[in-house]
Amino acid sequence: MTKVRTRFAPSPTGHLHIGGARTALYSYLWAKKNGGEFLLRIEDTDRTRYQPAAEASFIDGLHWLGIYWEGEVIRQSERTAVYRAHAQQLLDSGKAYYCFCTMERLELMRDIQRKKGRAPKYDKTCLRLTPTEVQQNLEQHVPAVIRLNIAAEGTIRITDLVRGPIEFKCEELDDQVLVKSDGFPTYHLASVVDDHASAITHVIRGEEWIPSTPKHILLYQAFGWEAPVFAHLSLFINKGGGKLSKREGATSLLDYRTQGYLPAAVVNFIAMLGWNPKSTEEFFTLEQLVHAFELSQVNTANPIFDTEKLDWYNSHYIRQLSIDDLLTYCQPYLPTADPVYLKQIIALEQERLKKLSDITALTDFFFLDVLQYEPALLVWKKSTVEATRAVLQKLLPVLATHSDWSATGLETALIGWIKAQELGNGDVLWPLRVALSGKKASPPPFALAAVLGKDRTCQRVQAAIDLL
RNA sequence: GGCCUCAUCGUCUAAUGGUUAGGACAGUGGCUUUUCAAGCCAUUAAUCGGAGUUCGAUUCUCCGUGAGGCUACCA
Repeated sequence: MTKVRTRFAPSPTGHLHIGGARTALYSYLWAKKNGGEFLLRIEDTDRTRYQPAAEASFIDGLHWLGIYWEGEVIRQSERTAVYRAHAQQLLDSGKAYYCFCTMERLELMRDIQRKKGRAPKYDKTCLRLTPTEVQQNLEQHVPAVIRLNIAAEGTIRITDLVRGPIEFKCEELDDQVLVKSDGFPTYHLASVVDDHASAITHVIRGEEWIPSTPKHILLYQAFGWEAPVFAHLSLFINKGGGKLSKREGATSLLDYRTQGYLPAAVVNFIAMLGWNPKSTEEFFTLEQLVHAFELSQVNTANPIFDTEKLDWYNSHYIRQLSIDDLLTYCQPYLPTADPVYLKQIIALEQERLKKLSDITALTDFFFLDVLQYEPALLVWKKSTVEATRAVLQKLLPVLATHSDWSATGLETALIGWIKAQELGNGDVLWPLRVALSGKKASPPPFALAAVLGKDRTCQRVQAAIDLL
């Protein structure tokens, strides 16, 4: 049994797309599940769309998810000689040929074909050139590409690991360009040569590659190589339909980090988008996914990328964090302050966070000297301004003289006091909470008071009385 | 236009030639409760349409319809 080897092969034209991240994840999982290896290859053969920063962000994003690869990153731009030599091999064996047709001619040809209701396809004009003519063109530096010579008969059958058998008629296949006029290979040549060179056994990629797979099979045949197994993954789509675009939210993996999602949540979420375990288990670590993952259980339909469930996963994983880890994750969203104080604060909000970034708005009142809120907010349900003011005025000396300033100590004391005063909990605790937080939703006031300390608690209650 | 792929609750999905079509998220209601959150309980909600095969189809076949992809010297 040969060792399973997979690869993720993004093109450095922008950020790491969330769909690409899932492709990388599934490739990684499949390799690891089978005790194999996972590689990273940068497909930088298109000079016009190349973005220098892309590779670093791919690496950053993959590592963030916990995905690591075997060996060095492979860069196709560093291997042009290899592709060139392989193209020459095909040229020599007559399986590829030079084409000198201009873009204008090709476009005209395709227009006519389309108007006739046929698939646009190169008409092999340059295949009829004599060796002498080809030589002359090359010597005169006429712009040339190298095309794969595809015979018009026969059928290519592939058995996709996700979709099952797919057939293509050779007559519908275009003579694919293998080497561009700038000397760089196209994706088709480079990926086949590299996948073979890297002994890739399973090509796991997006379904946009299904139509070119028969051309890749033909290339393997032309070289006399055994083709790998293919598995084509569905594509994420928007809520309103259509290819996942920025209009519907973030498409870049790293945007989710910026927004305050934990990698564990993102991994779990995207893993379940298009794949499901046999069990009804919802939570999987990367390690657990490695064991549970099965390509045969991958779905073929295009899932709508809806992040509602991501929020649920994220809040779940946030609640699992230790306070120390939570602080590390939340620090970018918090002002600089004493770590001990920050830990007290984030502990109060841990179960309320959907995203780490929520911590900023939820805890702002801990870092303000004066709170801004509507005085009417202090008044509980059917209570009145007067009654609320009276309650807070009575409460203030109680707080000022209370000694056990722990949350539980405060709770015991205050609940007892409320009973003794024959008041409702809401009559006291609601205005107290608003006085301390300035918000209509917050952790219990006992906890707020405990973190704020006696002085600030009393100051804020006094400020509330003054507001009323 | 041509070729390819796909189609179960709002979303992610499970299941089977015979089921009350299951779970999760979201929603709704309740419990708890000073609020929010969490937790617990309950609940709404789906097999795209039409033929065919069959005793029986959501499942198999065909035709529609819809969606997505490809149709570059981009990947």
